[in-house]
Amino acid sequence: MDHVLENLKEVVATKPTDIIIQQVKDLLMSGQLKPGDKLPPERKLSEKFGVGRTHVREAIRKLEFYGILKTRPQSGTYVASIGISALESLIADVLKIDGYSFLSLVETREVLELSSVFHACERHNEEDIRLLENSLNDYIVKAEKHVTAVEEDLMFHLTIADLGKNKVLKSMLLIIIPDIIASYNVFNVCQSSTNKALEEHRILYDQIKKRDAEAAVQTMKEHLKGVMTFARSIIQ
Amino acid sequence: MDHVLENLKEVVATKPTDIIIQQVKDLLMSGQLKPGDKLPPERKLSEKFGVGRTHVREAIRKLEFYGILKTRPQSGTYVASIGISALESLIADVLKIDGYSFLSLVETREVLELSSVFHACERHNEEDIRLLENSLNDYIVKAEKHVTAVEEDLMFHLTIADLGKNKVLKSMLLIIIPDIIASYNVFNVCQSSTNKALEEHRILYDQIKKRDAEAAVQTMKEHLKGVMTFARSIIQ
DNA sequence: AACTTAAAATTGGTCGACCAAATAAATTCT
DNA sequence: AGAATTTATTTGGTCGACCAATTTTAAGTT
Repeated sequence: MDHVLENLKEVVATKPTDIIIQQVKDLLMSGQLKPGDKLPPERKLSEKFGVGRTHVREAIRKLEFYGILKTRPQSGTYVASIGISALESLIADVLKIDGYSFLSLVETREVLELSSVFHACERHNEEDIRLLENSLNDYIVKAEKHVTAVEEDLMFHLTIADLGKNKVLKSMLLIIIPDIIASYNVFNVCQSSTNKALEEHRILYDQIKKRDAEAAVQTMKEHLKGVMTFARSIIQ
Repeated sequence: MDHVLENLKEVVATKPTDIIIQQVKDLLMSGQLKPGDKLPPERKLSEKFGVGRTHVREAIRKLEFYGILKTRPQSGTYVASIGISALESLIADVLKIDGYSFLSLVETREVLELSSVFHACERHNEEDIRLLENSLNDYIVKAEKHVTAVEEDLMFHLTIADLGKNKVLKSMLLIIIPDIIASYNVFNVCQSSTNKALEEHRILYDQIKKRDAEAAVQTMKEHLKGVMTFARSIIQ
């Protein structure tokens, strides 16, 4: 196995919360903790790990978000009933999550947006179209002033996600969009071709309205092409 | 019993953290808070909202996860430099996030897995293939015992995501997989066709090894087809 | 002995107080 | 006066103590 890598990660885990998560993982690996088990009380854990309850609670929250633990008030915290090896791997990955590459972000965004616009074509209603139109107009007004309209751009795309009626897809977009914006600023990915983008938004609106899913997906692909090729060109 | 008390309890019932998030949103809407601004200190917020600092901190953490806020130790918490309207919409969505439908989860999983396996074909190396082979063998051993091998199944898919070298895609899968497993249990989606699934895993392994991306994507689509049609059949 | 009820202990939830780092203000020195 | 240094204050980080719901144990009743 990759013991070397494991030790390396252990050194990296310098934040108290991550240390606790590592310890919980150790409890699982040593067999002291099994899927479905009740976790020791927060007090015991904080005592055993020599740290305040705050950090224990934060670690539990983080693992709860990834579905690894489940807390029942005034009762206890329980390990998910998934296989032990899967659990260990899941926790290992939670610890590694940090510093996404720009390419990873943009690739994921493309996948989510393509699916999003596809479902939008199939599932929107009349009210939705009005919302999308408003969103488009907001963007047009701002863009025609030659002001960078990143937020209106973003809003238009999120509105499309709304039309897709898939909350998970939208949540995922919500999670990565701030990171993408941050990367945009770092790499200075300016809206060089605002006119083109504006036109593409208009086309997207029409195609979604006509429920032409295939065409809309293609337009979206083209719309994101610039950023994609730029992301691929960066050495990371 | 006492109806008045019950009603009072119900009105107050919403989670304190979400109330804080709502209040922060109000601060933005009223213009008291603008993008890039420094948030009032946690103490002031807890005092103003009539609640302990714990809840304020938890709310900030949640908004931080979605990239809406950014905390600098011993300095302050700052609002992201995104457009005000986008920010408001983002927060509104964070509050809405709850109770994903099974269809949404499976749809998203399909999209992520298809992209994942595609990149796996393009980016894997010899070491990766060995890991995938181990993962496949673990699954085969368990599956041939006619035991439900959900965790090994899951691990195989996560290994494919590893080969894809896209941390964001993998993180997204990590986030939704526990929810999917939970839904599997609720709807009793058993591995009825284990033999078929086993064979598909073998085929996937071969196609990834051969770097036949197109075929692998198709196999993965077929592999997830059963769950997809089942998900679509559920009225929610 | 079996069931019901009441008291005690356990446990996650919440809060206010203290800590150390970062910042702002005051002081000192040139 | 201006810059450097020191002091004071602000601020997020951390911790231990208390709260209320839950669970466990004990006591009481039939």
